Amino acid sequence: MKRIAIIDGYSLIFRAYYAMQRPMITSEGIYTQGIFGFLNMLNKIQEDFSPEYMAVAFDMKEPTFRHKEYEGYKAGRKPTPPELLMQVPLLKDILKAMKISILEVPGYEADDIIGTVSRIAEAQGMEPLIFTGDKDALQLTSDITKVVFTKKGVTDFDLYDESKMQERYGLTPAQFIDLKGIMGDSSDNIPGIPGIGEKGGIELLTQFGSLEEVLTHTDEIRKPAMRKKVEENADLARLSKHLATIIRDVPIEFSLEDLKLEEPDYAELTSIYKKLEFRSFLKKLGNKAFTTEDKPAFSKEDLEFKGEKIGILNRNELYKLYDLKGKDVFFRMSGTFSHVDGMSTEGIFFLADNAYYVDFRLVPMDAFRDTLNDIDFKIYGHDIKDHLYWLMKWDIDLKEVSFDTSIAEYCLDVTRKDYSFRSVCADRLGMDPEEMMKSREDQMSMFQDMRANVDDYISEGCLVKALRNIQEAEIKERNLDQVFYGCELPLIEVLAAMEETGILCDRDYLDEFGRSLEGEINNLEKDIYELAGEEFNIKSTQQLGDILFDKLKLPHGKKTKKGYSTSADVLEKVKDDHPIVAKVLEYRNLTKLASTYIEGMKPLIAEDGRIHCHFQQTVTQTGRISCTEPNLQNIPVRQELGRKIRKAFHAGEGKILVGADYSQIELRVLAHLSGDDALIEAFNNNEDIHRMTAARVLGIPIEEVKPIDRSRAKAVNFGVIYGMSSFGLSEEINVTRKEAEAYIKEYFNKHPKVKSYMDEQIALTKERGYSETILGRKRKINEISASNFMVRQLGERLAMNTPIQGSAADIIKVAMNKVYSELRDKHPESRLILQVHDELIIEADLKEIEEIKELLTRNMQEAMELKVKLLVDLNTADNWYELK
DNA sequence: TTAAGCTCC
DNA sequence: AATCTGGAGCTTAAT
Repeated sequence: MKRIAIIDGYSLIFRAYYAMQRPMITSEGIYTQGIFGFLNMLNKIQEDFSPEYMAVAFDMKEPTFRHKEYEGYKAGRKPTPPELLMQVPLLKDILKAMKISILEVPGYEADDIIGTVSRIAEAQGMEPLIFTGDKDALQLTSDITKVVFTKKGVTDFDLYDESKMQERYGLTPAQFIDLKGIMGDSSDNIPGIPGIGEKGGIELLTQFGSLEEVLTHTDEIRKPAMRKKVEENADLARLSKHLATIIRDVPIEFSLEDLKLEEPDYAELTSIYKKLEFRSFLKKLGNKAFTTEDKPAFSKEDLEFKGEKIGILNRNELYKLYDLKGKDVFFRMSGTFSHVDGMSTEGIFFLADNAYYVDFRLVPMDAFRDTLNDIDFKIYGHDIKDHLYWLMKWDIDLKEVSFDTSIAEYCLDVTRKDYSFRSVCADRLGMDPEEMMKSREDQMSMFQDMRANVDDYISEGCLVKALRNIQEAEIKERNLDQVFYGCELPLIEVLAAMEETGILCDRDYLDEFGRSLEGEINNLEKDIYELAGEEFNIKSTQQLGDILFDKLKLPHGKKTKKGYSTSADVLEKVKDDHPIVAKVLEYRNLTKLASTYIEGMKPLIAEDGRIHCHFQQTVTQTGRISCTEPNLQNIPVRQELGRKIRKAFHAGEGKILVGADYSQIELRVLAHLSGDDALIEAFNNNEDIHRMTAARVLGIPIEEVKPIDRSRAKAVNFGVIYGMSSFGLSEEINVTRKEAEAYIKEYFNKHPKVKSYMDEQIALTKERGYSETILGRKRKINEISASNFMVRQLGERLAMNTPIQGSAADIIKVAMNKVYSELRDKHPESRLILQVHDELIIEADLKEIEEIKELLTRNMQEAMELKVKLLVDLNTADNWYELK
């Protein structure tokens, strides 16, 4: 039976408002606690009852018909606080964005609307669930229609149907109206019969069945006092019953199908949530907005573990692990991990047919290693890279990774903000793993053995297995096999190994470099104070803006939200107007180096003298890898001084750095994807692509291309990749907007297939809702169908850029997999250590240098077969600075 | 926590 | 009529 949730809007927001402990208010001063609580209730309703249909009823402001009939009605209610009332229009906006119908009928109470809708829904074979805090609604129950009350707090429910009412009050729903007519209701200002309360009312109704029967047989009322009260107030009782009766035939026009729940307008919801500062809801949205595909059926029985729990307590029992042989095993390490400080290990959990836990307080590492190395099995888990990292650190042979639910989720939806186990479970399974574990906490005494932990890990393993089942099906269905199994899954081990190897970093060099900057920074600081005529915090953009543009009256460019922009491009323009500007730029330059690249780097050098950064595989929207703690993908290179940072990164004893970077990979990808003849020819003839572009666009022989022409053409080539406008290009290459426009037009004239490719990408993305790379990696682009012009234009740029940047990312990832396997198999002393988007760096054994150079070049160039050759530039050096 | 600024590809 | 180059991470100031 289809469920319809019918909600009393005011009643719930009222309850929500008072259930919240503390007032909630945004930085703009908007009160939100009622809305917040309401949304929590709404979530809970969806979770607990999963209704297919939903409507929220509100009363309108005008007095109801009943007000006219009985003036005192409602007068007895406490006035609603204005800060709650103000929240109602906002709540309605949210409901609209959620595509939940709002029902309002002038002159009728929400109760009446609810009564009407529930009557119609029940007549049409639905199961109405009425959510309210108002006990009056009990009269609407039947054996089908249920009334659900909110209990203490906002997320507990109390469900009534006809039989539960009978049980609780001994009354039928109809009698409930009569009871209210007799006993009255002060909060609704229904008078009732003075002197008779709930007990007396129930007594009367049990005897006579209905109010009407009571009134026609008053002589049969046994207690004289009660008889007197009833006889004297018969009319009042009739009126009271009338007032208490919910109208079930409100003139309201709607079709039940209109109440069916649809996909919300996520863009709108997001903007409202942002305004209301609902971070948690925003987070939830991030997850849900992009998984519109139907979720495969999932039964909670799948989570039941039927094997044997085996906690391994001592080394003599390690043999039991041989049961894992040949199996696909859920794998989970526990402990705290740090790439800098090492780790404190607790143990490792395995789940196949049975569950095993090895506790390192009881089992020596050597024994464990010997055993594990002797057993062949595959492993899977959620976010397994760190586990591989530590296995490598302990010299344990790696197992093949058969699945990773974190990486799988990334392939299925790169737009997610959060790939944590908890978040993915919530989204895919509708379960909170932490809740599952918490529920056991009660039964667990404080210092129990690790059996309790084992139970937690079993739950986790079952959840991961359930996730995997769902994801496997979807990966297949959406043609993501190549990108997941072919590219990302093997890459996990590659990245773990790169992290584990790390790169040597010379702390003394950084110290020395830092000291050399210190003096200069102090001098600049003094000079700037002097030129400004006062001391201030140069690092504060606000203070700096005031000094430069108010005090020194320099011409200011664009503004930011809070004052003037002091960005480098603005300062660059006024550099000649005042000597302070150049000093500020230089000050920024030096302090950036000192804080980010020197001071920031030093604490991340581990005990082995190496930096073990983290390569993140589930961050970027395009498929690129990201790098943190530290980010070694943005070490300075353009400016000579900054570039010197790279001298700190060097090869070890007997080793040498071998680096290779793809030449123009994104433009080559564009040539391949668009099939543009001029581009393809240029690349296959090893021409200078920017010179060629200049020659073609300007219509001059290639020999006549001047450096300025080339550099402009270069900007155009990049502009094409990014979807740059004539405005942006004119800014970039310092020409008028008209000239830039002409340049772009001519570029597309000379490269018609690039133009048609871009148009096609926009159309295709609009049609499918996502953009795709060579390997079939998909990125959902909702912006492309946004109603906001600016957002939609962004969507179009994303549609053009994503296949290019993403395919380039695909290519280098494939290359990394190949390079890694070949190194591992043939040259274990040489290790891949860094990836910088189009560049790979190996720390190679000096003795193998020639083989490594060949291997690296070959695997990168042959990573994929495109319509154009892939070329790499190769270099070797002792340190990163010289690797150019 | 966010915005502004800088670094990289 | 608008708008104005894609993808990241880290540090600082300011709230």
